[in-house]
Amino acid sequence: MRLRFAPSPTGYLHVGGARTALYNWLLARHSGGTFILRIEDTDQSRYTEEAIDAITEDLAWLGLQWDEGPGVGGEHGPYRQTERGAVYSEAACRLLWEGKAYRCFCTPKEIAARHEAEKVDARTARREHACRFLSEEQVARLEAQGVPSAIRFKVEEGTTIVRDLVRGDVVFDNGIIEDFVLLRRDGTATYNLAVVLDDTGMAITHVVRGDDHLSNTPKQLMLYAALGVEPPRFGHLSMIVGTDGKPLSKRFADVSVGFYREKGYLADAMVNFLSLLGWSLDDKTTIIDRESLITGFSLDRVTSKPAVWDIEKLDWMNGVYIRSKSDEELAELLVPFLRRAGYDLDSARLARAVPLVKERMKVLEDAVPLLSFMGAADPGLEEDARKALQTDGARRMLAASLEALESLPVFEAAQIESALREVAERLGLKPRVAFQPVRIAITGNKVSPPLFGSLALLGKEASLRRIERALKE
RNA sequence: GGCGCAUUAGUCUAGCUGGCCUAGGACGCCGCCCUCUCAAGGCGGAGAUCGCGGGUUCGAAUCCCGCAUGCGCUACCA
Repeated sequence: MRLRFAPSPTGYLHVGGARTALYNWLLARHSGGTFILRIEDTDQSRYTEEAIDAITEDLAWLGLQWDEGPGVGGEHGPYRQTERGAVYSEAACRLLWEGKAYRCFCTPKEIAARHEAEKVDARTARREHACRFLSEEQVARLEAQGVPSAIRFKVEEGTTIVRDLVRGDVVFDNGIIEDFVLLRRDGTATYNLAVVLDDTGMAITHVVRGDDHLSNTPKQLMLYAALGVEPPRFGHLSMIVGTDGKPLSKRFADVSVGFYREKGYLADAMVNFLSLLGWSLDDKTTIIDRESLITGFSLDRVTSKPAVWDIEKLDWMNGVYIRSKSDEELAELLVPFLRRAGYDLDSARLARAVPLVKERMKVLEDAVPLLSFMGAADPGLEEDARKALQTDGARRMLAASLEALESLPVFEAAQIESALREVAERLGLKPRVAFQPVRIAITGNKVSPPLFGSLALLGKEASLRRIERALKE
């Protein structure tokens, strides 16, 4: 199988695009085939170099390596539409000569007016453009006058059946399809011409893409037929929508892969989550590693229902993946986040911090507030936290703790724990009431990572200082 | 307007070659256990007349028709 992902460079990789890319990649890997990346930038006004970089970066981050395409080359290039112009105009001219297409001299304004009129009575509207019936002499004269023209495809009567791999057969009546433009008056190709030629040129065997292309597929099928080329197989994926059933928009969730990467979602979690957006391995598996995804993925189990972007489930899943990382791996992943937050961490300290926060994170970013207590500055106290330090029990506990900790020769979690438990018992305080003041003194917060480990991480000096300070409150 | 696609609990989904479904799994929620807080983990629980209305059948979430709703396409956008 040869499959492709063909994004238009709109500035970022949309999660829907990411899912499409993933499914193509999965199919390629599953079949031992080839995954191709092609940039659809026929509309030159929209394309920028940065936009392409953003997309390729995100794809690479997800681990969806392409076998052919920008950056890696391949025998079927070029892999950018703007570099394939000659292919398009050549094919369009051929269709013109063969009488399968015609020149249209209408101005866009005229066309727009006509479309407007059609809306009034769509049933009687004619799908062929008047220019289709121009005589050769008329065409020659207009051309001689230098009237610019676009090239339109002649849609013939009949029906076109799309044998869709995920939806089954979908029948279209050609009568509802307008003679569509192949080559714009400026000589550039439209999408429908370009995809067909690109997929042909790149020997694509399976086109797996978004639902929004389903209605265009009959046009492409007609083009394949006119060109005398065997069409690829098609599979159309449903859209990704928000929990309100509407297309994903910024109102409900952020739609770019980059956004999730920056918040600290893991690539593996994203891939797993994306895979389940419209596909399932079986009736109960939700955590699926890459290997199993590759072996288990098939278009048979892809649903045609719209897939909903469920951020709560993604959060949960990301937590699962974070917990499955080794401390060392997680430490490495955390470095950029902690560094960005301004924490200075040597690797030894980081190694001790990781187990403290590992099972308390949904995204890597969560580690930042969790570890804020180990910053150099002693934390400020909220009003109710300060109040909790004022009780008699709290003051006795803090004072006794200070003494006990001061005399500890080894300031590690285990030693700290037994020392503090001993103190609590001696004072007749239940653990939960005894340790809370210490926690507040150390972290400034009523909620924190495990206390004893946190103390050890903070270090003896700072710990003692903070307890002393708390006693003065 | 036309054409196309879709419609299972708060949410995501399995099932859709009809009976094994008095609808399975997951997220979330609630409760209990564990426990230095928060998490994580373990155990248990509530929650769906399978969009609505007809039909076919001994039997339908599953097949057919109609309706409703949502979305997509209907561009010299991709």
